[in-house]
Amino acid sequence: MPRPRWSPTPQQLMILQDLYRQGLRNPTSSQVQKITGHLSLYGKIQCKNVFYWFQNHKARDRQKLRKEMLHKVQKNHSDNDHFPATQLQLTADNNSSNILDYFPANFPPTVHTLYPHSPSILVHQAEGKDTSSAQMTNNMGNVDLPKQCVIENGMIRTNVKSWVLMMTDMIPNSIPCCSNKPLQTLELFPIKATGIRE
Amino acid sequence: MPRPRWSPTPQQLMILQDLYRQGLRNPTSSQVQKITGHLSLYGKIQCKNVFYWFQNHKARDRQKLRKEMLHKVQKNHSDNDHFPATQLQLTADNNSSNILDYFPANFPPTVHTLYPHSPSILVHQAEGKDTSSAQMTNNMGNVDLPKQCVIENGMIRTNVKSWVLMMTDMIPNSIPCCSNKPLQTLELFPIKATGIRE
DNA sequence: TTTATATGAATGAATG
DNA sequence: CATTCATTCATATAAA
Repeated sequence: MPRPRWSPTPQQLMILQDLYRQGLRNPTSSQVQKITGHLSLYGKIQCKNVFYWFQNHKARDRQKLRKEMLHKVQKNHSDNDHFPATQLQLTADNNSSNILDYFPANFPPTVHTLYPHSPSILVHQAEGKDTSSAQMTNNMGNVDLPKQCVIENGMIRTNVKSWVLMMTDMIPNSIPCCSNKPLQTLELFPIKATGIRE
Repeated sequence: MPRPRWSPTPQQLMILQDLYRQGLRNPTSSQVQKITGHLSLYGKIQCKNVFYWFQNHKARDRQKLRKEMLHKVQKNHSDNDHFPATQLQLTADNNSSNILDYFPANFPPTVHTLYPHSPSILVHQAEGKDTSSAQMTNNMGNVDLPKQCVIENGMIRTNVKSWVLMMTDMIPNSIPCCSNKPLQTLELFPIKATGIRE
């Protein structure tokens, strides 16, 4: 069980960083495979490792940017305000378990860097799809189905393309409906596979 | 004050997994509501949580399933991937015993094809009198359909002529219980030919 | 040893 | 459904 988590070898890390530096951010599955294949020359590695690496690296890269930005803003805000940048964290450290919430979550907009040229990998993924449209936290407590969702005859659709409706009463009646009285029995809902389809 | 994202309680998770295990994949809004209603007995939860849970679970399940199958098409399709013949050329196609473990792609095509004996697709007559999807909205405080979902009174436009209802894809190895329902099985017909990335 | 941080892994939430 | 992103969990490692 304690299968240790992957840890990039210096070589692997160097390559990954280089790719990242060259602009690779969201490698396609194909790219991930190839990268993995290559990196496997330097040590055991799986595709998911590469996948996660990029995912994390990008995310943390942006977080860092956000933090820096925050510093600047605060600095300007309180210009002569003895506020050692290095202290900033401490200020938030006190209460919020999550610092850097001061900035719009999607702050450093995803920038699709241009890939200079033929490094080792080029991203051919259609760029320009920066969805950085601030996704506000729609907190309406009531309706909250995904955006383009449509309820069609009890079917939840997310796209107006296919409309193969799915239905069937797979859910046993035992499941209390919101509008019904919740079950009062201790009888757990079909925890175990049972007559669901009965 | 971003409300922390939902995190399933052990009970909720168990139930969800169980339903999933039984074959539920794309619950209808009605089902989602019912499930939500039930799960709310074990903790705060909204419909969208259930909705997303199934979506993500299904997606990631397939990603992992992808791992199982392999050794097929690949290797020799080096080309369009702009992989400058540099070293990244996975000369090592081999040893990475676990290549292709994960990589977000539409690999395991959603082929609902043959499942020994469980109906994959059922046709259901338009149950025009849907009684389930529109009503909820009661005290539970929220019929929370994901965000921007457009709810059109359970019914919507589109030239809906026949409602082809698709039974959830049963997991090949899932509980063998099956057919014996009022629904009648029909022949399968691929929902669509999952286009491979171009 | 305890605490803090870096980072791999996982998953909820969206969007198209 | 494929992708992407934000959060969070978990743990290896560095620092106190």
